[in-house]
Amino acid sequence: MPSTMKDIAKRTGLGLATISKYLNGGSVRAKNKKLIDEAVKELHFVPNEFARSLKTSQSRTIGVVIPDFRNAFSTSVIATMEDYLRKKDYAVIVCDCRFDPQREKEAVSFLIHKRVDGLINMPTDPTGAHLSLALENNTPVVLLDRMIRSLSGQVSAVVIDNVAAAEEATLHMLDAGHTDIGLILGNQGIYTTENRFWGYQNAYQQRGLTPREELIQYSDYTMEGGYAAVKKLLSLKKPPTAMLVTNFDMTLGTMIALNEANIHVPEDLSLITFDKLDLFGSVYSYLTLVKQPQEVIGECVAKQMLNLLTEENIPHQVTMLSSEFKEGSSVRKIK
Amino acid sequence: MPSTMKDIAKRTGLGLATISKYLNGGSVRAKNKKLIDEAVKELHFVPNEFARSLKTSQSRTIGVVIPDFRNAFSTSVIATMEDYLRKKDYAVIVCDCRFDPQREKEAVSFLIHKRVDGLINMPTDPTGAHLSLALENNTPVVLLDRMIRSLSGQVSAVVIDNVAAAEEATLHMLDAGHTDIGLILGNQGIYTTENRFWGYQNAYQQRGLTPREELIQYSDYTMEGGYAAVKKLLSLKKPPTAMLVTNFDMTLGTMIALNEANIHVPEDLSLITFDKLDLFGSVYSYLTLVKQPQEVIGECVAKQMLNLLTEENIPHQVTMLSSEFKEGSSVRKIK
DNA sequence: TTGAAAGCGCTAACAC
DNA sequence: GTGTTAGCGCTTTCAA
Repeated sequence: MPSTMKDIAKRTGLGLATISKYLNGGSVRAKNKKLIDEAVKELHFVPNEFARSLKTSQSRTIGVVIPDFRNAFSTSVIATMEDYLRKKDYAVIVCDCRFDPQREKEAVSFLIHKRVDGLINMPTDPTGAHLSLALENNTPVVLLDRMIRSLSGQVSAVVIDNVAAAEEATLHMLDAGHTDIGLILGNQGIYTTENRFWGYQNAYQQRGLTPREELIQYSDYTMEGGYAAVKKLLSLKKPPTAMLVTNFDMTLGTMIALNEANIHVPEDLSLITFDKLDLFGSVYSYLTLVKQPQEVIGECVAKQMLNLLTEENIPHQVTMLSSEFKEGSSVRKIK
Repeated sequence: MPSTMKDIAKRTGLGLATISKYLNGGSVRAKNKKLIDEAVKELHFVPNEFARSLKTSQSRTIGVVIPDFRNAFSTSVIATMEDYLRKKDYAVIVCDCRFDPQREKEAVSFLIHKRVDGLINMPTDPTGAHLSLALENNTPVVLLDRMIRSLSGQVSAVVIDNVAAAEEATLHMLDAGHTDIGLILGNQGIYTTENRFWGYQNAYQQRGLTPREELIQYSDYTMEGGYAAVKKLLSLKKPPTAMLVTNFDMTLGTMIALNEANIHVPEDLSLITFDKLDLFGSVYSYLTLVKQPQEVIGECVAKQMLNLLTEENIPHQVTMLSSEFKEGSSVRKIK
């Protein structure tokens, strides 16, 4: 069984308070410093987090609730976040709610009962109802990727400027002469979906055009969903000459569907995608794309959480990051 | 601030012990049962996990250390595991060590200091040195996907029969007339890599053949790595007529490489892959593949951990699950 | 079945 | 700078 501060006290002849103070960064006589350090080493002393937590009411643990573990964007952001928080000695408990609002609410409840210090959430339920327990409980919440407007002022959020991102991409294709641009979106009602849709609409409007309704495909941000949406677009009587695919997983599905249909980019079809990930650096390097800064997002979320946790009176804020438009050669100029 | 058992005691006039006992499943008089239930509801009482943990020395938290968050196999297994454990009221802290043994060791240390009740690990360091702290500490360890032989008897493990899986797949291609079968493996030295390699060798041996050395490509289980390995195989003076790709991420890379090279399956090349995932059901449905039961693995790991945690004297064991060989139409009979 | 009381290991207020 | 001490909120003897 592990040793306690009492053991250290006995061994060094010092009082508990002195030891506790030193271990928490207080100053003690050099002589005692040495004494304690030695004892800690010899006894393999490790402070008992349970006792510390009981006393301070802090778990040094952050809860994270995401829609799905099997999504490249989420895991990429989480990887950075976890890294950052662990360096600050915070543990991260991740719960996956499988896109189910009911499960999402349960996950929040579970985490609050586990007494996490803060909650990071990529929300599935766009109403934010699942967060009420956290809010009542004064547990700080930072939303990830998706803002919930009705919770403005009560939670922080880190998002990208989705309207601008989709608008720029769409304009780029319109200006290359494409007027039939297929749009593959995520689930309807979701923050990013709506904003990317508006960006697309804005672009058309700016050029005095209107997109045909059938070009707009709502899907579900999965590889398989992307695959199906592309199939649908290709089967239209008048299929699009260009496509905007709004996340990475759906992009993979897209590439497979195009491959199967023997359609070449950009000769047969122009393409702009979202979210190319670093783990895929050398492949599809010709794609024109909207690059979301996952690493920056992850770090930004982690930092905001730490601020809320450690500083006094930090106001809640929505941080809007820009995505980067990276031109490749997957858009062909026509006419 | 949340209410405590003391508040309940005051409100009901009962003693702390009675309340504690009832809340932990003990029996009390029906009258008092009601009284307590009411008070719990009205006061929104939730037991303080910190105090409970301090008293019981259990965190009801399991630590998980994996090589990488961005890997379809790991996240798929974790999703199932997390689900199962959360149902049993265990939280899961996942740490990603980025394939780095040093980081892996730090992660283990972090989790032990957080006093997790058990450790689940898909090991990066094949020597198992990173686990010494957990073992000294008597924290039960369940290995995932990869056994560490030197730790036999000290840890449990859930793996699949990789030799059989690779052997069956290779025999299938040999018997279809292919003698030049490219093999795309993970990192050298890794349990699954070695076993899959042996399975491939066994198959050749059984047919009285020997594979050319250049056909065996060690890669890294990433999409990009798979892409590069395929490119290499295709550039051989005498390229293979068939390939065995030993995980899902590398399979994606493979499909992209083949697509770029305009190589069709199975007309130009026969192919067997590992790990098709459910999230990808309708795509590549023609692939002949080795299906690893991620869900079963995840549940099996979780169950073994719970057994170790709650039963007396459970011996450590290695559970070897079978993979399923699913014949599609991606292998062409030749000669 | 119930309640009083001890104590898990730490932190922090207070007095020295 | 240091030591004494009183809890944090629970579980668990033990006696009633």
